[in-house]
Amino acid sequence: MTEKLKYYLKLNTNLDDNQIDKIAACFKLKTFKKNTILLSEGEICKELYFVHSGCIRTYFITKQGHEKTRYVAFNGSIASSISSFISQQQSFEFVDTLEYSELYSINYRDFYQLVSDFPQWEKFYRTLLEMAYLYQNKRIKNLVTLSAKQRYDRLMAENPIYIQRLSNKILASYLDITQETLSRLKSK
Amino acid sequence: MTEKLKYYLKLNTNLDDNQIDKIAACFKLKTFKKNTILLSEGEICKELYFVHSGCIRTYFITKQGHEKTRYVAFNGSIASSISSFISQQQSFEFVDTLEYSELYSINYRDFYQLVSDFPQWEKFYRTLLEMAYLYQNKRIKNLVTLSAKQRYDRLMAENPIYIQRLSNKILASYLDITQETLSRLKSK
DNA sequence: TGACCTTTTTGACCTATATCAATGCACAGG
DNA sequence: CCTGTGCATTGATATAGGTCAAAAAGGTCA
Repeated sequence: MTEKLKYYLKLNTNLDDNQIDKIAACFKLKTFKKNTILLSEGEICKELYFVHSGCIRTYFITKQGHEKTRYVAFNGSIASSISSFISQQQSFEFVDTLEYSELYSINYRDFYQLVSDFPQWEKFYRTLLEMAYLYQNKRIKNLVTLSAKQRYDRLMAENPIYIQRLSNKILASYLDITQETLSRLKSK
Repeated sequence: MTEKLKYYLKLNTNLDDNQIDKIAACFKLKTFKKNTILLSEGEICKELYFVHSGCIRTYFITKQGHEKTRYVAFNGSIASSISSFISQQQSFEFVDTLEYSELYSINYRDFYQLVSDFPQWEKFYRTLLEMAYLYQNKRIKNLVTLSAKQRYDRLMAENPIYIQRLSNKILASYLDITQETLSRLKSK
């Protein structure tokens, strides 16, 4: 049941099989229909998800009611409202599924228990944070230094999976432009 | 010479005096004039700075030559191009001093040596990453969900030190607007 | 006390992108 | 096999914020 998770951990950590078994035992496989909200703004994030299949995203909603996608996690990635998970404060973002998804979830208590019990898991978590930092750092740079067209072109070059797999509506909200603008950009 | 640093570490970690001495010994005090570039785009970031006095910022430069400030660190904070420091790849941002500054610097090798030698230091680093993640997460949210005026008002409410201590030019580039727009916003 | 340099403000005008509205399309559920 | 509901496209128009230029206001240092 947790084969894929174990395989992923084997690739990304120096944990031995015995440790991996103990860690994998903390995860539960859960499946969700497309467009299921996993966490709403204002809730406290209690679970982290490892995406086995499908995909989930984190997004904001503006005062005007517009969705702004911050991140989309495809299979092999970990996601959730990490900010809320870390701080155990009210989340300022939403999390939902964009497709039918199979997710391995781990709760807050178990996760941090693993962090203190397994130095290699702490290392894994640290590396996760480092990668997440880099990701957001680049995202800020792209938002403030590039035009709409440049952001689209760059995504096309660096992460075409976003363009292949997401609807225009979600893609536009990820690029911080409207659907209409995206549609016009594409036809150029 | 490293008194302030030791005091800061005492407050923010569970390290004992002996460990703090060893750690503080890895830092060197350096002073810089106002507007000194500490790191340019394309260079690899070899040092992390703990700000004793003054302030330093990290910023991007667009194709059109405009500066876009990502972060400003005042005293008690740690800063640099963390992305480049972590990855040891070319930096995509600049780092400079905005005032005459006294900085404690630590190099890459020593920093990660401390991470492996002192579990409490690794914990400190992890917490630093967690806080940095939260910071950037909020920054993305503000950029994509708020108008120029709303970003200004929120900064005024949450972090007035930015408005008190930075020039309009820097402040505008931090808010991702022009100096002229900022000037007009202020008079409303 | 100037002379100089940088920052801030103000005004006129411009542009990238948003908004609003209409149409065609597509596929999910009864 | 309809039929509704959401998604994509296209056109007309609006607007937040940018650009360019010049004047006003501070600092700084000989």
